[in-house]
Amino acid sequence: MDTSRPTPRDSEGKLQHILRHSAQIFAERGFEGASVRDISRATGVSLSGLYYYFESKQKLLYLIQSTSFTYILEQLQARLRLVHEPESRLRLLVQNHIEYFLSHPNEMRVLWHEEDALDPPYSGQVDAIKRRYYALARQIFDGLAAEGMVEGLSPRIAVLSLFGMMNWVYKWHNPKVDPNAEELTDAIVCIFLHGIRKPGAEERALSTAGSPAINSD
Amino acid sequence: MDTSRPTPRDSEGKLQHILRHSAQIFAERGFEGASVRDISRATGVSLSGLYYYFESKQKLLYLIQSTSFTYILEQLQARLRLVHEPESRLRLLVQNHIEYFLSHPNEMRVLWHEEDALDPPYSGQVDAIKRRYYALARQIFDGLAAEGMVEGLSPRIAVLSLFGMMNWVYKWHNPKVDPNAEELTDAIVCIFLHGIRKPGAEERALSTAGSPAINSD
DNA sequence: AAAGTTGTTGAACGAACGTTCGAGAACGCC
DNA sequence: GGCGTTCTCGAACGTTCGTTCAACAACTTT
Repeated sequence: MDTSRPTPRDSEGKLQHILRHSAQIFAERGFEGASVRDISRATGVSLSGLYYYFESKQKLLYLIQSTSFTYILEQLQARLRLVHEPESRLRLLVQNHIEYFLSHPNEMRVLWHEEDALDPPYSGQVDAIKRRYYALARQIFDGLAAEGMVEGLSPRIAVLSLFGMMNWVYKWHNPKVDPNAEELTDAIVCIFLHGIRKPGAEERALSTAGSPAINSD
Repeated sequence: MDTSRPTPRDSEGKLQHILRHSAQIFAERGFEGASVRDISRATGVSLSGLYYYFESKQKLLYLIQSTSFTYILEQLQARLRLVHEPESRLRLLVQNHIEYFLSHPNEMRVLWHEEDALDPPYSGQVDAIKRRYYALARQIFDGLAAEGMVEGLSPRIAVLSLFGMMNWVYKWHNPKVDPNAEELTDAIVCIFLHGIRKPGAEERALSTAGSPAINSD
């Protein structure tokens, strides 16, 4: 991880360098509050030199959001291919989300805090990824709900509340005092799973799961 | 000289008018993205005329955040004086929060989305209210946890997850399709209460070990 | 009617904004 | 060495920003 100096004649690497530092600036001052001159200062690239790598400030924000979100979604899809048990799939969703959150706090903050800062046509592209991600989460939830759920609880509200717990993390998480990704994942999964389950459905879900592996003390 | 002077024309009412419309503009375009000229247009007050009511754009944001937050906190404290049962107190916290959320969506969005946009000394003043509010929520939670709670769940994480569910609402709530305050309160309280409570004796069903990729055979 | 206070305004200030452009440096290839 | 391509930059463009200020209208008090 060479955050200090990009190797010369490495345009792609320098773009990543710019994207990383831009994410930090946007995370600190907000998209509108940060100027391209701030980014020039943070990256060491001259003001006009930056425009060789992105054609506008909007495009720069789009590049950060798009690459981050695409990575999260594709990584989750890859991991889900190996797991079919509903409860484990939900845990994977939360784990994948939180892990990226804690390893890329700047990008994650830009992704969720500046989600209205993009104008068309960029906004539509990011919204499309967002919808695919939400649909996947909803699908995971439906698989879980089939095992028995608290009655009268809207699936939409439940899933959005889960996103609320996960995405709010960027507002308060302090790596010096707060738990790591695994513990945080455990806590959120714990609250959500017990929260949505029909009381008494817990043991039934375990006994019908076929494999009592996770029940062994 | 204080009481002898009669009430001025309607300066106070006009300030409220400005605060309301400013909150809408800030909610739509963000604090940095909105200009004082936008607010002039929205309120019908001339650009320079606005500065009779607030001495800077920062102060304007402070007035919006401070009055909103103070109202929420004081209203909650008043309501809590009548209720002592832990579960009802938690419900009151959520209900009070969500009710203000849905009746003042613009102010609530400015309150949570622009919480880092204030510079000292204003930021410190709002942070102080925020800490009092969080401490009150924590106190309510502790009263609840005394009745039995899932083991190994950090109170801090639990309370912040509750705030996550509540505060994320401004990102997705659409009054045309989404439930009203009461239903929304029910859903969040339901998830959170079941989520943190010690269910029966089988709370260890949720494995605290990682690597969920291998337990689905 | 004069004086004082309260509210409102258009015009302008310097600073900062996103973006552009032409010149030129650094390189791979002949 | 020449030559096109890739990359970099200082200087400047026009626009918008937050804020100020002197002047003035509206209303209250003397």
